[in-house]
Amino acid sequence: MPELPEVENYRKYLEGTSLGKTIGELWIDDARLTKPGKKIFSNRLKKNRFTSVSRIGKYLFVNLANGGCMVMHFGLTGNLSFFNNREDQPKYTRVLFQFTDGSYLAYICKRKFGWLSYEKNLEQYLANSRLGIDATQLTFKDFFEKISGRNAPVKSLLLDQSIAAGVGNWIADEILYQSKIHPETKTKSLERKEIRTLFNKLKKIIEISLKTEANYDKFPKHFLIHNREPGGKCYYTGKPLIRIVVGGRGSFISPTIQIKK
DNA sequence: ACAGCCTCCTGACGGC
DNA sequence: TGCCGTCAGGAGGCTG
Repeated sequence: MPELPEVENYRKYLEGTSLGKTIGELWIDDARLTKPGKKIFSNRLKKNRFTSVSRIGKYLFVNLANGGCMVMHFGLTGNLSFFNNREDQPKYTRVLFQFTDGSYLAYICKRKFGWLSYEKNLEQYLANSRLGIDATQLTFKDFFEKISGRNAPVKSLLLDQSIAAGVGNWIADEILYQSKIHPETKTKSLERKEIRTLFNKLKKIIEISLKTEANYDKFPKHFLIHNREPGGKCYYTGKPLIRIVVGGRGSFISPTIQIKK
């Protein structure tokens, strides 16, 4: 699923393919995926141009020539595809932009958990949203202040986009595995040293993910992601990983290394 | 403010 | 083979 490094790939992809082109026409498959509504979204985007694209966490912000902004979120199954022939349109295309030079950009989303929104004022949008600091910009001080003393399971806070924007389910599992901390640990029971470890692992994992452009095969061998599936075994112990549910999220752990306090 | 639960959606998968 | 029930999961909204 698209988390910070995957969404960064989409950012570069959109930047490399679609900037500067004028949108001639667009098709919206399901009105619920566009905010504030199909009609307004469509009217604001038509004849407009993408001028630049930035990212915070799992959100893309596509700046438009009229001063507005298109916010993109990819949910669980979102993706982008740029092509020149209509017959190359991928399955599950939910929004299709046709540029005046005849090329296309498709927003694909099989399970419709993603969405696109038109915002007149990005600053105002961000001020009203719960979106926090991108995980790459997060400092230990911010992280420590936001999580220390909290009663929630540590995994739930790692997934909280107002704390470290961009961390999703696989990255959270990876951080906890490499930190040797059980996802259900009450955050307030963690020592400062453990919070430091979580922070360092978070930074390192994101750094490697960005450097390899989320190509998991290039991740170091000890990473959980290589074995993060039913029947997978722990790189360190050779014993089976187990799947538990924490805060409603499927979580893979190595039970002899990640022990609940 | 915080924690926890529910909802949205649909392909994949297992059981019969 | 085919039908049906169950599951996954990010984020936003609601509740206590």
